[in-house]
Amino acid sequence: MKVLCVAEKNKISKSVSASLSRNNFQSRNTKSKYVKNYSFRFNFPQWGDCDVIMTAVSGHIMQKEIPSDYGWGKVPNDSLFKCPIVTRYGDDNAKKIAENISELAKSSDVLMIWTDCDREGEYIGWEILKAAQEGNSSFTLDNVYRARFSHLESKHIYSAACNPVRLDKLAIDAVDTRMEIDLRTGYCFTRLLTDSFRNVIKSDSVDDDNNNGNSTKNKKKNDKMISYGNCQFPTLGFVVDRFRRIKYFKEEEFWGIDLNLKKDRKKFPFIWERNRLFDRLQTVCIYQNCINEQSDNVVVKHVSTNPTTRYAPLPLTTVELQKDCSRYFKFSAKDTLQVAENLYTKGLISYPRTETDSFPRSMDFRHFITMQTASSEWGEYSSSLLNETNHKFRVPRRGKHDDEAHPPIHPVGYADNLTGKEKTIYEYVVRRFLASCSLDATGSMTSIKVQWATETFHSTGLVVLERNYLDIFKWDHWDSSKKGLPNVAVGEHIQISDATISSGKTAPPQPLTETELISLMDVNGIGTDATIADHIDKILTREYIIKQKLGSGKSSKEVFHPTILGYGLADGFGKLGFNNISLTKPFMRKDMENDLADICQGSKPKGQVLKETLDVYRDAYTITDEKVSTLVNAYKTALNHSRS
DNA sequence: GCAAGGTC
Repeated sequence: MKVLCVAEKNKISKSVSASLSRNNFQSRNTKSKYVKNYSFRFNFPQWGDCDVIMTAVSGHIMQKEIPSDYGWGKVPNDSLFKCPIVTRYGDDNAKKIAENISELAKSSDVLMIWTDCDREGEYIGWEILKAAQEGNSSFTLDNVYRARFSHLESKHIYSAACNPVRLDKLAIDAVDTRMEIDLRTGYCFTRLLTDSFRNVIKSDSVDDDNNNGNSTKNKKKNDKMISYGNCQFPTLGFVVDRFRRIKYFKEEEFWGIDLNLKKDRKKFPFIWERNRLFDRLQTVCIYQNCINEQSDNVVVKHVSTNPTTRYAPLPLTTVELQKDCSRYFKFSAKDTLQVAENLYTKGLISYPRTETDSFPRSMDFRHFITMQTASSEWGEYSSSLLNETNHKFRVPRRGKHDDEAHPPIHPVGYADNLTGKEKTIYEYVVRRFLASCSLDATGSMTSIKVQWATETFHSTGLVVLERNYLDIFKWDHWDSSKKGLPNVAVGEHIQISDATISSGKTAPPQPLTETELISLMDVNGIGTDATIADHIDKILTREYIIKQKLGSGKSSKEVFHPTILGYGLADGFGKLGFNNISLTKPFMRKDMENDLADICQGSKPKGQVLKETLDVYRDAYTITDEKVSTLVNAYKTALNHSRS
């Protein structure tokens, strides 16, 4: 029997080949530079000793497209809601990969799909089946095998090979639905917006004066692209929302009581339990009452000291990596992913696109920690984790997310010759990994409550007892309180040093940081770990948002503001009066995700979801088209406001 | 010229 195995990427096909063949496999180049064919023998329980060829694709092979008959300007925009959709090869390389599969399929008796165990992986499996059918029409959904695996440990891979299932047609339907909705709505709204803003906004990069816009060719070239995407717009919405909260923020004055106590010739500040009141008179009355009743001392009501813990970090996911690299190093999410990919291809870290925050049970932590003992910076710490007598090592905590395809990001090789961003991110991944293998930090928290007439005040103080992971994860700060607490007992009277009424004003929120934006997208299901950075980058290049440095020195950070165009678009879409929907909020995407889950469950057919969803977008399109002047005017208003 | 999702 001849068995053809196909993985989602070469890396996996090589690793699976090595596991199944016990490192006894031959490798051949293909026409695609990303893919190799590996051959070996394997004894499958259902077919006996087989000749196996294992190859891979490189992500999706095919791409959905609007047919050229429905090109820009050739048809009414809304015909894109019902026009046929064609699929073609993503690029030349994808075609070579598909041909490699068709060719191999000709002489194969069995086809086994080894794509990632997620929705997209199921769909890529379907694309692989289609390519195989070109060469061997006997392969169908009913006889193709699908290996289910969630990591690359040999035993697990062996078991996956021996217990294959079928491709999940429902998951394939779900992905197909998402693709169709994104394509139709994206193209349709993009054409409308770009055409509507044609004479209102000019691209910066062209010489407008020399071009009167008569030539279609020049028109295209000079147009500013105003793209719409089901992820782009909610992303823009997050930035605009924060901007609005700042813009319309009304500051309020508040009052409080500052109390300083005196003991052993030292002063200790205490915090009012009511924190602050927005009523000056009430604050003054309370203050006067305290002074009158008990003018020079307070009574200690409560003293407690409790152990407290600061948890070592969870195993690292893509989104966490991007958030921390933005926060600590000011790297954009896109740069971070790019650099992490370089480190991955150099064999230094594991696959950098993962949602999983718990390591496989069989993970050999010692192996990966041992590698790091060579470092002059963290080698000593790594050795101390390995030292059995001091019990510094612990199996990392387990998070609740599992993409069932990749383990958390961790170092898999050692290097000390890296420079620039690669050095920084590698060090981060290593320290984070070592930290997750370290004990939690411990401390003791003392809390004192005192009573001054009717009012209660408190103060807390932290003493860090064991730093543990903090020693290696240097970006996390948890320090003993500098001020300390007075040494007091319950019932004791303490002298008041001074008590004053303070006042302040509420402050507006800060503009959105990239860390916050990534979090918002992540929790709202806008994009995936692999695409969140792309969506942010896209609306930056479309000039819907800009990045700005806020503050100076060590505390400076980079934040996002909407541009006039971005604000105008979000504001304009808000004024169109859709029926209970918003294109700049994440809810439509969430609804669609729920529908896709229903398709996977079999509780809603693909056709129904497509129709219902596209109907909603089509209504929105019709309204946008009718009131497009409202949209343009919102932009003009924003422009005028910015000039005045 | 236009989306989002894979991967290099």
